[in-house]
Amino acid sequence: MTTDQRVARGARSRVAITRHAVDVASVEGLSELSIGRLATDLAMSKSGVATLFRSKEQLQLATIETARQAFLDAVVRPALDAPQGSARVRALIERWIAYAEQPLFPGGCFWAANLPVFDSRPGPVRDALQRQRQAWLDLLAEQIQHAAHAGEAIGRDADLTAFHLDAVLTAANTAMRLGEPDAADKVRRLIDELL
Amino acid sequence: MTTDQRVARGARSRVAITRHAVDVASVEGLSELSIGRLATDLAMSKSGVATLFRSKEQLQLATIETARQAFLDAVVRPALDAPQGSARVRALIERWIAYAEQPLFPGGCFWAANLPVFDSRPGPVRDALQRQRQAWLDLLAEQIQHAAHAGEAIGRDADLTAFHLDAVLTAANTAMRLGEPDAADKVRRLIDELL
DNA sequence: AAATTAAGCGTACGATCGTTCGTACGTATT
DNA sequence: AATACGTACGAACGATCGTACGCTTAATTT
Repeated sequence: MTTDQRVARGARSRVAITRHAVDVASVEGLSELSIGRLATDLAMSKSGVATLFRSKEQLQLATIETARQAFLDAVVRPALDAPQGSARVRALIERWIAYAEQPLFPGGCFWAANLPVFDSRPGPVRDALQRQRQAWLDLLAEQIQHAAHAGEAIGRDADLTAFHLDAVLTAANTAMRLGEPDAADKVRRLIDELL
Repeated sequence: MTTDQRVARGARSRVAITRHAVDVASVEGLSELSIGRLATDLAMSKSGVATLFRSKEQLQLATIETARQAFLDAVVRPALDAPQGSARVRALIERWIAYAEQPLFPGGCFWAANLPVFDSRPGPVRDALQRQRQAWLDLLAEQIQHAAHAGEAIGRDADLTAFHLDAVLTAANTAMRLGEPDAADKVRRLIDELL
């Protein structure tokens, strides 16, 4: 642990920048993020922002990491209070629906907004987004597996069920983005069927 | 119907441009489409391309229309050979999976790639993409309704089932894009469960 | 035959992009 | 006290963006 006040100040600036960058990227996308735009929004100099991240790609990766932490805080961590197995699966899903319904990010789900943009574009950004997706699917599958072990059968194949749940949640996010009023209804009914 | 050779030539050029634009947009997105890039790729002048579409937004809308036609030709029209009801639902889905598996567009599903980018961005482009999504969902729901009418029960609520199917298909497209080898397997197993 | 229309090109415009300099100022290290 | 390091800035770089204007060429209309 370093206590260097210079790097501490830099770290604070990086946090402020990526926090705002997450909001921008959830609406306009990671690839449309611009250093100049962030600098203007935060009343900083363009070169100041550029120096702190060395390159746009590093800024994108830092933004992804900030979004990941916010997602963990809002969706995953609270659900860890629920006991393993089907209860935790339900808690995770409820949290996820709330995360999309009262959007944590102004553009809705950060991953739903950005993964489709990069899924055909190899590189570190795509890799980071894919890792996050896989971690989420693994988390779901792990808890489904626990449920199966405890006799609370909610799906024969844990991976497949996780994929299934994620598909429905992601589609619900899109529907909400498009202003379909019954999107929350639909996802809840489908999830109830699935579990 | 006009037979003016000048406008016919323009129409041909527009077709050539939007055909390429669809490919580019399926990989890099509609918002990253650039007039200069298309002109270079097609050995035309930038101003020539610009003149034919008057504005970038018009180019985007024309690109969407071209993608829509290609989608109809590849997915919808062939499935109309199947009798109405569950058979046509299955045909539509099979065609859709093929459309994603041996991609009609190099970036995979055009809609899956572009809708998330515009779903938080009001405007004509978002509206056009949303219309296409709704038409696809309506098409599915209509056939599911027919199936229900004929006693081939595949879902109590046609709209909800259409939403459900589309969610799984879209997720499969993303998984394929990310190179997950068992994505086609997964979607087929899930669809079989659902129908 | 003259005027109009559309495609298409060349050029230029202002704006924004990511990146790279040199510099200034404060902190940490030696 | 001298040196090195990190933040932050202003300025400038070449590139690309969308758009607009003027022009030529060819087809159509009057």
